[in-house]
Amino acid sequence: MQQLTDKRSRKREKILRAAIKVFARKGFYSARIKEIAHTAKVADGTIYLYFKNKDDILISIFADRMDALNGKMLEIAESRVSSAVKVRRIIELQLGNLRGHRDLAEVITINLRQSNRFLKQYAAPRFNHYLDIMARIVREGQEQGEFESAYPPRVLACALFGALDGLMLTWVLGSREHQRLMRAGRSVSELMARGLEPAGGGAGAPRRAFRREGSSRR
Amino acid sequence: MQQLTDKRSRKREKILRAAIKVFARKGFYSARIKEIAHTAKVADGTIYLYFKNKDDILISIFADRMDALNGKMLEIAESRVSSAVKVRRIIELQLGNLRGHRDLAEVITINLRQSNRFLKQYAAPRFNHYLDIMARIVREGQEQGEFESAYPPRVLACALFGALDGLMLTWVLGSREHQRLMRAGRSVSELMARGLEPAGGGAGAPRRAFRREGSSRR
Amino acid sequence: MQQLTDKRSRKREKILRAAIKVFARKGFYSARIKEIAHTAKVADGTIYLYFKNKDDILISIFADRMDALNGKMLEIAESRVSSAVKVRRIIELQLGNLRGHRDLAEVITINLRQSNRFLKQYAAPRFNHYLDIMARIVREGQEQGEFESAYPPRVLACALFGALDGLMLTWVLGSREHQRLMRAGRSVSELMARGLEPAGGGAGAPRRAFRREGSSRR
Amino acid sequence: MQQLTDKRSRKREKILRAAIKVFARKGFYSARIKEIAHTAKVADGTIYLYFKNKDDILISIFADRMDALNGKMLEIAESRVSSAVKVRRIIELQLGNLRGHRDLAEVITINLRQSNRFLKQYAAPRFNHYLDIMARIVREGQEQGEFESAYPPRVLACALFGALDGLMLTWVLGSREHQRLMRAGRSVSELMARGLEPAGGGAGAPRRAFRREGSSRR
DNA sequence: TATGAATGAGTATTCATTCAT
DNA sequence: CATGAATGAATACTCATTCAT
Repeated sequence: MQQLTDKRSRKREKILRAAIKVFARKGFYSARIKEIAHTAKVADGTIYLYFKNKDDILISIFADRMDALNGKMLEIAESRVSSAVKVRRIIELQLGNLRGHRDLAEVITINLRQSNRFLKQYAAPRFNHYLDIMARIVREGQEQGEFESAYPPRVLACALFGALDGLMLTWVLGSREHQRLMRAGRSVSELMARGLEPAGGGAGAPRRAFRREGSSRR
Repeated sequence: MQQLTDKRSRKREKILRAAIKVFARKGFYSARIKEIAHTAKVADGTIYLYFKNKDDILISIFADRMDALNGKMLEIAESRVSSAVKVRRIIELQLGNLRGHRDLAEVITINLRQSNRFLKQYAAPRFNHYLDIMARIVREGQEQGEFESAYPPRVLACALFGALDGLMLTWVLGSREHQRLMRAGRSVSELMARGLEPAGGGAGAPRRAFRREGSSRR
Repeated sequence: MQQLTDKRSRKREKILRAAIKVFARKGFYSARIKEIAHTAKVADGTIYLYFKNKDDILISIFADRMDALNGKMLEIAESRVSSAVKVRRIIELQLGNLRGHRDLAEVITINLRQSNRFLKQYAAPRFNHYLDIMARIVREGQEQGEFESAYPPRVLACALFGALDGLMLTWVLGSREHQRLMRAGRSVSELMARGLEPAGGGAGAPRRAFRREGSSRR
Repeated sequence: MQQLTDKRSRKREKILRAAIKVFARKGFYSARIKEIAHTAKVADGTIYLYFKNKDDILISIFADRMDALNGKMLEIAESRVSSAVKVRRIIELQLGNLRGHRDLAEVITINLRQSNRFLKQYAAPRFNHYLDIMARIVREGQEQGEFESAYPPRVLACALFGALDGLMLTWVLGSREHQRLMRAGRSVSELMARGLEPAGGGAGAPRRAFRREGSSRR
């Protein structure tokens, strides 16, 4: 029984991987079930034993990835490090996840927006959850005096999400190596860290733009 | 003759406006030419007197808007104000442009990514031009010692583009008033301004997060 | 008034000539009114001042030509020469008419069959008239003992029409000079003349395959 | 596997037969895929599992028939009978083939010429093959002294093709029984036989217009 | 479960024709 | 008479989905 489930699960994965590949190459609407099936080495009809319909495939890709991402983000949010480090780790998490997965990055940054209905109906809730976690980190940083409190946490969450998305988009459109993406992420980390520092804070406060990981602010 | 051109031009605009409305409501692929024509109060066939095909409509929306945006950005880039002010003005420009144009915002943030082919073939060049202008502003700020020079200009350009795009996206997905978007923009302006300040700057340097417009840094 | 009519008539001709050219190049169904109008150097709408619709243009080409042909055939039929000569002249008439008019030949042999409805409704009557004249010549030849009377005249008419059409078709499909078509016509004339000779006729009857023009058989 | 192929083949035939019926009734351009599908009792889309497009259906009808016809003509050409008998048999073959197939005759004589592109691109080669076989029979007849050698073989081939086509066309346009077509064919056979006899041949040569089948000329 | 042949709903686009100028 | 912009009906073809095997 468990074995059967494993088998199912493995075939499901195979189809999802094929779909990511085809979606990345063709876009959601131009992708053909036939091609996904062929890429996954299954028959057309088999796909419908694992997914309700074509939309469901895209939704599943998004949901699977987003759940995993949100789970890891939650771990970071609840870890015992400074808020600045949390922000930095989140950036590293998101960009690092894409190492060797340009196809996935393309699906995430481009294809996910291909169906308005899909975006509003399925993606919005998980996207909100994502923003919530990010905003919570910011808010906690502010409450602990680590971040300037003048910024609305949710606005920063949106902006940070967007900044990372922008980095990913240009990475996908160009053909650069993944390392550059990570370096870009570090620049953004630093920019955020500095920008978030409390204004007019204690004159003596250290102003290193980039604190060493683990050095909690207090 | 000029009158004829005006007439053509006005009808073209009418169709574009209708298309923006329908694209925003349905998404590019689910939008029907029939509905665009109906919304524009012209016959289906008339659309093809003004546009090569459905793709061409989306391309035209993007091109028209992007050319206008890049034009204004260039003006800002070449104006005689501090780089920080330039950044702030650009943010205001982009978000301000959308007042009363939520449909357009939706098309820009969502629909524009609906055709991979379209994105890579038509959008990429103009998008690059946009990034070039932005990166140039950053670079000049760095050269004049106004901005921390450790950041790669183009990375910042991508991140800023993305941050604004993220703000627009959440504004579009929610249904908030335009004013909130502008306020969010000001937060991002401030964050950028602070984040961009030269690190380890003179201890006595004023640290107002947001300098008054026109006050050149030196 | 007459002048006006002449002007009309001339423009009508111009359109017809343009249509023949375009039909020959594209075929009836693939020919575009726009292209005919452009070729004739008139506006699209103008065509509809001279012809009821696209079908009417093809019909007019056929009718004009067929009426002229039938008129000349009638002249030949009623001329005072031997029936064999009449047959020969008719062959020369039909093939000779095409000198410098390959486009017309193409329209006649190919395009005329492009609309079943057209063929049955409009062409059939005139085609029958054509066959009538031809059959009449054969019948008269038989009554005067010049032709073998065992052949049904109408069958011969159909066959002769077809034979000439076959010659025209291959001439059109290939790209040979018009002279070859005329020579081919002479071969067919001779074949017909011989084939039509009365069987077992008077032993002393001259058996020249090709009698000199004007030499009436009796 | 063989069974699958048979099934495919049978369905293909069903569609072709339906197409012949519909083409004959409406003409190629006015025929609707929907009607062909309905007549063949399959779904619209099914047609595209067997044929590339609408053109391909017409091409297949022509190719199938023409290949069969050319095959049988080759048999006749290589059979050991007199050339005159070969000619007669070919005439009988072509007209006899149409017994019970008026629709096919209509498609062959009329619809086949409906697409210039089709005619020149696909039909011309097979048509030439047809003419080659016919011309070869004539030439061999001439070389054996059975036929008058003054006629260019290919011209006769074209003319004979045309004559038969003319017979078929009038048969299709009228609504006569097939027997009349066969009788007409015999008249043409006889005409050809006589017309082809060597001119001024040996005085004593028998001049029966129509030799009994099998009686080789020498 | 898996298959892949069959289905048929759905749509961008064309183009003959009209008619306001 | 002439124009050519506007019309909108009409259709081949695609492809997600189903279902008999």
